[in-house]
Amino acid sequence: MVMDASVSPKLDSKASEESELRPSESQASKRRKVVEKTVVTVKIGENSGKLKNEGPPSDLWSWRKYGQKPIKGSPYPRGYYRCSTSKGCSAKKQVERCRTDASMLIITYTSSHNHPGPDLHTTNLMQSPKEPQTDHGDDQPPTPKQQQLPEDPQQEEPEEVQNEPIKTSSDEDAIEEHFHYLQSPLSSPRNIIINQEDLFTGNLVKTHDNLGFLLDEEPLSCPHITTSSTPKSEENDFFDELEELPISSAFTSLMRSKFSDEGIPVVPS
DNA sequence: CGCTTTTGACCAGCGC
DNA sequence: GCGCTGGTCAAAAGCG
Repeated sequence: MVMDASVSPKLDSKASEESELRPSESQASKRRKVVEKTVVTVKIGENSGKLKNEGPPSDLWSWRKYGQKPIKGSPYPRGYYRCSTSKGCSAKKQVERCRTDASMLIITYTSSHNHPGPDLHTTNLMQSPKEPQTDHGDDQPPTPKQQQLPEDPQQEEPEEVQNEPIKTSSDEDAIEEHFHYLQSPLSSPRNIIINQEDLFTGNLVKTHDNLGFLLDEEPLSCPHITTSSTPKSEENDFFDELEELPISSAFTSLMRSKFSDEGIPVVPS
């Protein structure tokens, strides 16, 4: 009895939503994995673990869990979160625990927020002219910042191939763990590892002063996790889109410094 | 009372 | 063509 009823509306709803959400690429119906994805690896400590399963401070926004599924090849399930700060916000987040290091959280951000941070000042929230206009479920252009993806026809293809290794259940644990990216450039209780090499290439310009500390733009998924030992060449020479790079110059400086110093993972197999 | 979290089912894409 | 995996939604339960 509920079958038909629930199925009908669901399909409709979902179909329309997807189509409208990203008419630019979603309807491509070829592969929705090419959508902008920000992969952030967070090293959680004991204190962090007890506090929360994940690190909300990573994003000042509120996230609502809308699903959880066990990932094949990973002993830990993956949680799917959605931005609850704004109903029209299509920002999503996937939290997954590293298969090799349970203390490592792999947070994958999808889409971007189209509303100011909730903690801006708690004074002028509705003041923003672009806050309430939240689309009615049509396009995502509410974001003034152009996130138009030029033509990146060669960057994601080769990557996603290796993204999912063919060895589904053969050597999941066989992979080496070369995750020593950084320790703690800051005095943060937890270590946030950002998988990006071009971060400091030339985009440390504070174009916006929004919120979003450790936001990192990665063209593709996280090859480091599956193929950590891979020398991962500079496959990300393009910036699919700048989300919010509010990071102060200091922070960026620090980051680049860290990278420069630590030299990123880059395991010269 | 409202919101968040939890679990199950369904669908879409991809591989074989 | 079938099977598998990943992703999302929906309904119910729990908590503040």
